[in-house]
Amino acid sequence: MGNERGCAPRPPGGLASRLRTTLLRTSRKLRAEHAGQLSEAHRSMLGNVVTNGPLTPGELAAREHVQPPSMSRMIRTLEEAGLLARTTHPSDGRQVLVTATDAGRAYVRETRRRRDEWLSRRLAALTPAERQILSDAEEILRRITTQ
Amino acid sequence: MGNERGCAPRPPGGLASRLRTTLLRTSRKLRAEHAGQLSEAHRSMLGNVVTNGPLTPGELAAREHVQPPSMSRMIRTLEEAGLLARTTHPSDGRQVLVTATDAGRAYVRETRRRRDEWLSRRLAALTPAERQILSDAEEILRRITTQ
DNA sequence: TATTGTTATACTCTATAACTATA
DNA sequence: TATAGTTATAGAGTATAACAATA
Repeated sequence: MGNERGCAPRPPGGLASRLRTTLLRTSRKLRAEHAGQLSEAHRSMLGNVVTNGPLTPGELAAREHVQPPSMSRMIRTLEEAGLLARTTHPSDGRQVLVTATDAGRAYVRETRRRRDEWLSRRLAALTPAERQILSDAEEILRRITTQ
Repeated sequence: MGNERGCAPRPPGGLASRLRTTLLRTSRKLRAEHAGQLSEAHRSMLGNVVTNGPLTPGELAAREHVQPPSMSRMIRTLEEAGLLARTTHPSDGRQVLVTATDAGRAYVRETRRRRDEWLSRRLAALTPAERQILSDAEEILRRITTQ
């Protein structure tokens, strides 16, 4: 049913089981490609700030599923590294707005570039038909994980 | 090129960039589905022992990319939890063999079952053609991450 | 008084260095 | 003397509880 090639034998189990194993392995390899020595938690948080604009520590903590004190600490670490900046909210003095600096944006860009490069090298070795399959699969996976 | 549907708009960027984002998001959701309160590092290590049979602490440390002392600690934790057992190597008294207990195997089975269930529920809502695309994509991804 | 964020403190995880036991 | 593993110790990271400032 769709596979008569040689190479690595298809592992036992249904589609869900095969997908689980392969998706987790792929993401593990992808995550290993990064710039600098920030932990994955810091990288993820910084990427969130870069992508979703100025955010309060509370919003960030909720999005990253950590407690506010942990987020406070992460923000301070990245602020000391020159990747984030803090400003007080214009209308509500209790709140704080966290913004990425130029260096922070560059860091995120570089990490994404490296990961894309890792993938691109592998995609380049595929046939156009295989790339089309991955493109279609990406849309399906995006749909079922965001709906 | 292959997509005229509505729903979530295709994000900007090439295939590598879209794949990176979607694969990382999918794996994040998948990882969130698990049994019990073991950390991902402990779960991964336990799965390794269950799948790849009795292993020495040194081999395990290498496979999981942690240092031997860290592995010693993880083994002790899982041994105290009744999920792993230690026996001395039959011929070399310096070495130790780590084996999964019945409870350890059950734990791994349950985690895999939950993750598969999470995926299966979503796969069930797809058309046969879409499932075939994911099946083909899985084989391609498996090939490029294990070759 | 309620809300936002930070500081104080403790626990877990992982690393390097030092140690024990066996080959 | 070399190797496999563990214990000692230190440094991140994250949590809960207590605190400070603003609405």
